[in-house]
Amino acid sequence: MNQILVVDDDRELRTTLVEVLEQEGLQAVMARSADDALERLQQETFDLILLDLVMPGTDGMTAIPLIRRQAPRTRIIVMTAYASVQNAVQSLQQGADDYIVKPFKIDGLMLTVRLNLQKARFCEETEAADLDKIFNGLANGLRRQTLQLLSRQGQMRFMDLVRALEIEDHTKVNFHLKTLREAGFIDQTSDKFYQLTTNGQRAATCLSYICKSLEASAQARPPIVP
Amino acid sequence: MNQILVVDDDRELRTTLVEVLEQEGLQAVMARSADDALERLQQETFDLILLDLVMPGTDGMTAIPLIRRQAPRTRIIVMTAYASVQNAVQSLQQGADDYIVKPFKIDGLMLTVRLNLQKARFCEETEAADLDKIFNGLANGLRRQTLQLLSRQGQMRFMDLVRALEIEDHTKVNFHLKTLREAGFIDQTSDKFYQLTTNGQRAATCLSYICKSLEASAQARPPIVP
DNA sequence: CTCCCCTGTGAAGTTTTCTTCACAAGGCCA
DNA sequence: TGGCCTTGTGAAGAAAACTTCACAGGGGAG
Repeated sequence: MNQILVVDDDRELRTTLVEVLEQEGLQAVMARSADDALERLQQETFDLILLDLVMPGTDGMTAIPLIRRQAPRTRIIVMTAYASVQNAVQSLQQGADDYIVKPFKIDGLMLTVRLNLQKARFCEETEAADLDKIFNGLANGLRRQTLQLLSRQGQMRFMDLVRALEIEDHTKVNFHLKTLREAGFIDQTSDKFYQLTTNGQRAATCLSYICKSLEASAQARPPIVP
Repeated sequence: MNQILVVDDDRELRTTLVEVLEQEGLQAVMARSADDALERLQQETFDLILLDLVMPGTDGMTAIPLIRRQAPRTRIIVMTAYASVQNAVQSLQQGADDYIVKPFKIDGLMLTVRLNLQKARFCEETEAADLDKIFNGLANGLRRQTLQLLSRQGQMRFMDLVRALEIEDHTKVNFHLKTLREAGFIDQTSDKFYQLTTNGQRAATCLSYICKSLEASAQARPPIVP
C-alpha cells in the first residue's frame, strides 16, 4: 500500500485531494503546513508527497531540501498556482521530482502520481539487490576510470584501455575487467571489444550523479574570477 | 580556461553568444546542430554547453541524454524561445542542469553561465580526492544503513543504532562507526550522540541520488495496478 | 554496594580484494 | 621461421576489510 502525504494550507483542496486519492485505492493523509509535514516525517515514511509551494510558515521551496534530507527516497511532487519556468526549475534543482500546475485535472494529477509511484517502486526493488554490486563495482578507482572511459568511448580494445589508464601491468587491468564482467557491467563483442552493458551504463550514470550530489555544497563558495 | 560549446541553429545568435562569452574571458566554440555537437564531443570535452531546444535534425530535448552519456560532467544549460513549465521540467528530468528563456539579457546569461561553471569546477576539485573516501564509506551495507538512519533521525545513541540495525554484536557496529568516523562522515556530540558531519550528509545524499539514477530504467515498465 | 546496561578498545583470526608473476595461445610482419 | 604484440589464465602472496572475542570503565537502579 502506498502512503501519500498531501501538504496544502487550503483545507478544502487537501481534503478533496485525499478523497480522490483514496477513491483510487491509495492511502493518503494530510498536513496543513510544511512544518506539520516535517514533523510527520519524523514518525513515519511516505512514498510520495504532494507539496504546495505557497504556504504560511515555512514555504514549500524551502521545505524541499529539508524533506529530501529527512526522506531521501520519497517522491516530491510540487503543486503551485503561481507557476513559472524559473519556479519550476528551482524546485527541481532543490530536489523535487515533479511539478504540476494548479488548477489541475484529476486525471492529470493521477497520471503524475502513478508515474512517480512507479518510479519509487522500481527504485526500492532494485536498490537492495543491485546496490551492493554497484558499490563494489565503483569501489575501486581503476574500475571507475574504466567505466567512465567505456561510457565515453563506447567500446575499446584491451590494450587501448590499458594505455589509456596508464597502467604498466596489463594483467592488473585484466583482473579488474574480469571483476567488472562478473558484476555484469561490461561484456565483449565478438571481436574482443569491451563495452558497457545496460547495468554498466547504469553504474556509470551513478558516478555522474554522485558528482552532482556533491555540487550542492558549491553554492556557498565565492564566485570564480576568470 | 573554461571551454564552452554553443549549440544553436541560428547563426547570428550563436555567433553573438560566442563573442559575448569571449569578451568575458571565456573560451567558446559553436555547433550548428545537436548532431554536430555530439560529434564534437567525441573529440574534445567541454565544461559547459549552451543548448537550443528547437533545432532541425535531432532536437535539443532528445540530445540531452545523449550528451549526458558522452560527457557526464559537462553542465548543460538549455535555452529556448518556446518556454513552458512542462518543457523546463522535462529538460531537467532528462538531465539538463539549468534552463533559460530566450530572449535573455546578457547579464542574466552570464550569471547563469558563471554559476554553472562554478559548480562544475567545484565538482571537479572534490571528485578525485573525495570519491575514494565516499565509495569506501558506501561500499558496505551496514555503513549505508547507518548513514541513512542518521540522515533520517538526525542523531542517535549507540545502542539505539545497534538495535535499529538489528545486529547482535555491538562491537561490529562499533567497528563500522569507527570507519565512518575516520572517513569524516560522522562525529559525536559531547553527550555521545552520533550524527552526520557535512561530508556525511553529502555521502548520504549520494545514496539517494544513486537511487535516482536507477529510476531512468523504470520508464519502460508496465504501470502499477493498485 | 552490586548488578547490569551502555559504550568502548585492542588483538587475533578470517575473509575478501588486490597485486604480482610465470606462462601461453594466436595473429601479424619481416 | 622467429620475434613481437595482443589478449588472456591461474596461482601465490600481500594488503585491506571485516568479524569475533576478551575485557573494562562509568553510570544508574535497586
